[in-house]
Amino acid sequence: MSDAENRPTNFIRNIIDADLDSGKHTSVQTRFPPEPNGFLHIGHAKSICLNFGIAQDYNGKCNLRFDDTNPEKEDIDYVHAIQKDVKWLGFDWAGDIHYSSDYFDQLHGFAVELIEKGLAYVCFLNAQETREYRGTLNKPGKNSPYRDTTVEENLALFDKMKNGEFEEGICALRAKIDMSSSFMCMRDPIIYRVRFAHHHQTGDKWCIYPMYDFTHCLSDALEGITHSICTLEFQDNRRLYDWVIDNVSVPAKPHQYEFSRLNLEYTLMSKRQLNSLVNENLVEGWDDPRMPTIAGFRRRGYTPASIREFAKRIGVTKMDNTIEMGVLEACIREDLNDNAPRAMAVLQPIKLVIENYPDEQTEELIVKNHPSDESQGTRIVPFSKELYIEAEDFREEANKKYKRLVLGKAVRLRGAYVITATRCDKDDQGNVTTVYCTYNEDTLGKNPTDGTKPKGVIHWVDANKALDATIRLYDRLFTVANPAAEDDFHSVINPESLVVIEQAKVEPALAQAEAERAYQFERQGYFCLDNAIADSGKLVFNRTVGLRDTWAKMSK
RNA sequence: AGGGGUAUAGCCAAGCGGUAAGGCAGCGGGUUUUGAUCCCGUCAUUCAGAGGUUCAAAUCCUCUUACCCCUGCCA
Repeated sequence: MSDAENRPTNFIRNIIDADLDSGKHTSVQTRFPPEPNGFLHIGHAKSICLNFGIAQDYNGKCNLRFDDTNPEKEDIDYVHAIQKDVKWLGFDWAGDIHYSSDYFDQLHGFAVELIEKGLAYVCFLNAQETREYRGTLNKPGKNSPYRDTTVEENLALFDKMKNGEFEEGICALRAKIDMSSSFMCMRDPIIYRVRFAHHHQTGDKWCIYPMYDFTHCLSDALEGITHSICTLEFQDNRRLYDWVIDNVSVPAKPHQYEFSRLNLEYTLMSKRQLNSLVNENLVEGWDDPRMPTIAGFRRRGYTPASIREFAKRIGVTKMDNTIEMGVLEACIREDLNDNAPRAMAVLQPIKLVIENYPDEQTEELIVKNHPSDESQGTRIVPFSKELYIEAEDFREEANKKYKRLVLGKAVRLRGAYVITATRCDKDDQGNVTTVYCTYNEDTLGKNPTDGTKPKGVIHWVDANKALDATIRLYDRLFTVANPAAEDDFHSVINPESLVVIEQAKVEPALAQAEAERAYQFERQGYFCLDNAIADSGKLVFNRTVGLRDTWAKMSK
């Protein structure tokens, strides 16, 4: 399949195609404009893939621009984290990083231009009064008493604002548009406010900061953005976006297009709520593997390719949507099934003793790292008389549907011999502690010569050579599909979103595991070494996602 | 005195007047030294509803309904 056939198609790309065909544009320039006030989440990944993906496919450019007009909420740490996440996802921005604050001087000039045209004024209504004057959805607003101040006076007043002669909240610069507009954002929106705050880029140079609606459109114009793509809640704002562009002397006229934001089942996507999960220590941080942040998915073991594929599969439309977790899981399973080397790990070990295996004998079995991809090679797995197997892989008796080890029945040890269980030991509670079996020496790499073939295959590790490991089993953070709809999401947090298994046994080859590198623990799922403690030398594996499990489904 | 948007299967989503793509999920079967993978089959007489135009309508027109967004000196 050619690249062109492989491209996604959506309404925004249709618009771009038409713009290119009509000659409205000869090249495409997009931008990804996060505010540095938190970590990027999977919803941002959708936007990143859209904006950077368009630039790639149309031979255009995509800028990374920090929308940093509100210094009180922003932090330089987020600026760094966001860059890291964008790069990790596999994208690179055109040229230098941009900041809205790069344009503060020009923006100030545009504000002065509006004042000179009689299209902006300094208003001394306080926040409460401003709200009252604005009217409601069903009632027009009324004009501010400061609306007809002369141009000269406004120029002087705005200069005083800029020079720090007014305290915060005393006054603001407003665009003079229409207090009876059906678009609330057109009822003389505030475009500059006073904030005596230190800015992570501009320091203490400014005490007035431009508002989003004034800044974003002009930043787009200044950067030559052709298609300014944002989410649906900005649809009304587009009228103000166009008004500003039309009333100020900028050379370009960018257009805004809106698509629906991503909602994912069983998780939250609003920065405010993610922030409280972090601040209330309900998770271990922004990169907790249960978080829907890009950093969280990375630590969980998701690959950049899987997230890009996810973005492609969910599409881009204007429809409100809630994507099932299964879509994301299918993407990571597809990637990891092809690319993750196999290994064996026993999460709930019970001992298996092979009674007819020589006491001191050990073998180094050669096992394939991938069942069908020869290029992934082989590894050595030690084998001896005493092994560990999974507690749930043994039953004293079972019906025919159970395809694992049962007393008197045979089963294949993955990559090794066929064994038959003979007896078992139990502790005081009746839990099986040791299973005894015999092995068929002539079954390594082949079926028994008597024509029988064991129904099941179970995984195992050598009891003496196995490594101790901690395994963290992650599950959905919430018990309901739409936690955002709850009055209080705290009441629906999944108490079993993290289950830590301290006494797992893993095969020795896993000593070489690297952080974020995925393994398939056979018959269980995909795991990766935790990136936060990888350097400690401790083996802590995070479960990225389980294998599809039709057995669990049918045995329910 | 309200305005802006959106309705195609369980969840996404193509479609743009010529007779409903695809993915995920599901269901049935086959292969398999992972109950995985892989393979095969199946899954909308109908597009929110009702009218209308047309030889022909998910696509055009009218009305109705449902849901989302907008009254921060946040973005």
